[in-house]
Amino acid sequence: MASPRPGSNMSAIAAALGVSAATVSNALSGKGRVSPELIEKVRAKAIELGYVPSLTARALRTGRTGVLGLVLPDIANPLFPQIAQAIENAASNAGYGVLIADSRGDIATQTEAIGRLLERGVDGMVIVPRRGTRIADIGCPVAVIDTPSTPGNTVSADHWEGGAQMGRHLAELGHAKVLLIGTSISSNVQNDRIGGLKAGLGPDAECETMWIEKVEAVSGEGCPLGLADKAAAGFTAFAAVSDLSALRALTELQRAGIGVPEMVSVTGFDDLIWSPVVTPALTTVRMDMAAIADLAIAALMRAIESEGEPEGDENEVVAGRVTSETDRVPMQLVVRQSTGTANLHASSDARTPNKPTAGELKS
Amino acid sequence: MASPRPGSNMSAIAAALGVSAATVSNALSGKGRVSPELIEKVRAKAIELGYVPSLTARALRTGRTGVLGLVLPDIANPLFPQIAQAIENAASNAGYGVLIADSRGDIATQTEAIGRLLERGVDGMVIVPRRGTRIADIGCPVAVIDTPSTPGNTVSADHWEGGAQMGRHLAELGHAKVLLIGTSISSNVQNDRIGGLKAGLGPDAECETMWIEKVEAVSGEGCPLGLADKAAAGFTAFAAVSDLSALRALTELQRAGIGVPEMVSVTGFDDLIWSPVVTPALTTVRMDMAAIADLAIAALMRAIESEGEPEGDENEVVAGRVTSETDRVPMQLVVRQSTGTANLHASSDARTPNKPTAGELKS
DNA sequence: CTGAAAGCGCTTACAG
DNA sequence: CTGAAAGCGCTTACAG
Repeated sequence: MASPRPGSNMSAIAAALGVSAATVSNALSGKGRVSPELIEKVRAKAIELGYVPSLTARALRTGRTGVLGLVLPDIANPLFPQIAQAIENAASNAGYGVLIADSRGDIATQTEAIGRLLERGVDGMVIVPRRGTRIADIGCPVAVIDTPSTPGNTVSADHWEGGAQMGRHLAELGHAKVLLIGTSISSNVQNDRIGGLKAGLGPDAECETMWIEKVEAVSGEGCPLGLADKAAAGFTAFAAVSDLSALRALTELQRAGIGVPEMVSVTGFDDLIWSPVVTPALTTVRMDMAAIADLAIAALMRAIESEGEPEGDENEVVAGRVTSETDRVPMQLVVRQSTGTANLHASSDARTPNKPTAGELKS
Repeated sequence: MASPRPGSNMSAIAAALGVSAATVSNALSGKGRVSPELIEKVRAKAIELGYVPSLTARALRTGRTGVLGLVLPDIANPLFPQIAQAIENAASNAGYGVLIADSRGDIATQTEAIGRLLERGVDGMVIVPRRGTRIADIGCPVAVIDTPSTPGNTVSADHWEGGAQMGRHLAELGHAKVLLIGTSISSNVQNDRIGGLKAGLGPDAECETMWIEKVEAVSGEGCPLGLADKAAAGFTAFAAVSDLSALRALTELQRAGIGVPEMVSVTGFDDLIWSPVVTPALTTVRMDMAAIADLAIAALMRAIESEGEPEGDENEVVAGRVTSETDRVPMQLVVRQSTGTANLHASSDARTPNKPTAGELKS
């Protein structure tokens, strides 16, 4: 049912009170000029009758649905829960509902998903684009959450600065030979993080970037990254641009008998759910998703507001697109147990001490 | 805007063709009896004008919004992405949109969230209840996804049987002293999994259940579970009812120098994103979320269909609640490298061989 | 096979 | 301060 159970509508209230529906509407919305006493009577009767406004009817009349679309590049991304929760919360505080659309990592599906959202008449949408894809003007207000270096971005964490914080942290611990680990060479977010890491580590640090393949979810052994060799080659820190890669590195190193953090340090990004849970807990950098979501929703609200207005000279919104400079939300370094000073390691040689012999391994 | 950009509506098509809006509606919906030629002409004109139906207007008229609500107990749950993706996909195949609602683990918030969804006029909702909470009749069709032993459940994985599969797998490997690890003693899902595990392990196996606290996301050291001591006490397998706990166990054991799987085996549940990625990859049990989602949506569709009908004697739907027996979807055991035979371990004593000395540990 | 009319529940100018 | 009227875009009996 478009209007919820308690079958009461404005006409019912109007009839019960012997006034017109228009007056009920004005009284309830507070917009029209209705006498205080009448407003009170209307309110009371509305409650008595269990009145629930029909958002559908309001939408038809006003042209606003009160619904926002949330387009995610790949719902299976472990970061998604944080984003969805933050957006849902911010939207709901602003009185909006959130319709989800999953683009399954596919560009065609993303376009389809956006189309479905448009058909449903969303007032605006929040899009986390597939790495690097640019969102065309789609005729409705859009807020893009990616990274400041993505053209058309609206708001995002300052990934570069987050990387720089992490780089500085590692540099302070004495790490001078660091392996940077990424999964997608075309990702703006990852490149920004890596750029920041290098900058934070400083010009004297020796950095190597390793782009790794995503593990297929088959039951076969995930291909080892050869990190033990890297440790043997003198790398004392492994800085991944995602907690998932960091976890992969951490367990591979541990498995090889390389102690973290006393032999090498491991760091990630995003403070995903398992980061505080593993042993040693992962040092990482956290985004302020709540702040990002609030800014994204606020930008959308502004764009929606000014939609009806004539093409103003305030070129804040062009063709429904928020074009003001990207809002950069600071990231926060979270230091846990997976990082330590490089000293211990630097003095010893890098053989893998406790590595199980081949015979001990099962497969 | 409630109706998307291409400002065309049925009246525009009707006017352009010199027919009535009713005929356009009938032609487009295929319901009314309109001549094939006219149908073709209407279709062509609709495309030419870029006609997009107003779902809002249709909703107001028909009383159906074409939107379903998805209520999650806690959007931050790592299982959420799988669920949301599957539900979104199934709903969208059925022509429905999905509005999300997060109850943040809080019962009051859950009620609020359901209320907001109701106000928005959802045609039905999929609810994954907070552990054990029973969903009251809320006056709209509801599909509950929890576990078969939850009263009022609609469809879910057969958690008990999944546990039994895992139990049998461990038993076959020779494990006879197993530590079961759960996080919520009041969770029906976890209790079913544990019940299945015990049954699968058989009456001769020695089982102990450990209920652990969730780790606070602070930067302090997550409290160790003392699993090394358990290993020393002769436990050869650690079966967690969630991959998150399994990961916690795996890293704690590895950190303590206890080799997995050659010393002890570790298993989880749900095949969460990191399970194939860690070393050793985690043996786990996977739900068929797509099948669960399809069944949930199908149940909802049936309930929505029969909503208008008189109180039939087909007591499949009572007060909008699907009361037919729970659909149990089988779970699938995924064997990876974290499980091995208990033999190696059983022959040695259980001292932790490679444990770093206190001095080597940083904190 | 096709059309005229009513109405879903609301809001918004416009009169009184 | 309050009311009568129109209309958002569609669908659904009911006539022709």
